[in-house]
Amino acid sequence: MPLTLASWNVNSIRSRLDHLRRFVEIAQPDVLCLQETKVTDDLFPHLEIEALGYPYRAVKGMKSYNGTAILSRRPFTSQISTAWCGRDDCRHLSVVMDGDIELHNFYVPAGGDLPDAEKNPKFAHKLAFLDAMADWGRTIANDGKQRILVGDLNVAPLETDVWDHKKLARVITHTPIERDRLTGVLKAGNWIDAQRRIVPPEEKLFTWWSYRNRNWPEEDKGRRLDHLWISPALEDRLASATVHRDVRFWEKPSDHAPVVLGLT
DNA sequence: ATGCCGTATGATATACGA
Repeated sequence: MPLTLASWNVNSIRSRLDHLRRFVEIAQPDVLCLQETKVTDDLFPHLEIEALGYPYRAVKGMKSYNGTAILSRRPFTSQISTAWCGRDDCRHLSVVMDGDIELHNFYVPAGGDLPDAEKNPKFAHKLAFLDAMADWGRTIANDGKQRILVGDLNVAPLETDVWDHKKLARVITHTPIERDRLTGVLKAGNWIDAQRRIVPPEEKLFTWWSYRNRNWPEEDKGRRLDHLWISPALEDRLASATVHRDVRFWEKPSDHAPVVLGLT
């Protein structure tokens, strides 16, 4: 059965309900993986999301920060949220979809401002989080299972994943150490970068544009921070991977555009 | 470009995002 799956850092789900409604009408995803919901589970807007046609929901949120959700039109089982690096800070949710596809939704730590793990604990946390993802990946790589990993991974690994590779070499999300770590996660888990199977690595591809640059569309100062990965068992079903850049133009948008994976 | 802007909070300033 074909599957359309979207991943979107909404930067507060309660501030983005209208955009969710519009996006669902356009993209009609079977599954929506959200990050930065910024809401505790008891305050999650279940009724509004149910009305969008998502009767199956896994939520893992906290006050003010982080938070993930998986919203689905099809049933799933085995809802799990892992406390990576020993912190139960709502950065991961996984479920098993019909057809036995294991789905993982991640929100990797941003890492603060200073890309120095000695001086910046947030950056150290980000690197440790990526190391933990790689360690986990090693344990499941090559087991032949159908698996999808999506989310805001907060790293732009390729030179073409940022608007200016040289200018961003010392900026968090595109430092050599982060790029190496994320590539390490990809390799350790034997993941396939679905976006880069569809869009050649030579082409620039972005999913995030800073709020702080008013001229973001003209200058296209973007980065690819949101990712769609699949296991080799799903390789033959890969049909599309798209960035809904237009959503970033809507009034009062998230700074992330939704990304959509299409499987046949 | 340590500035640009958006969201959340026991808020009218501060933390955080990346």
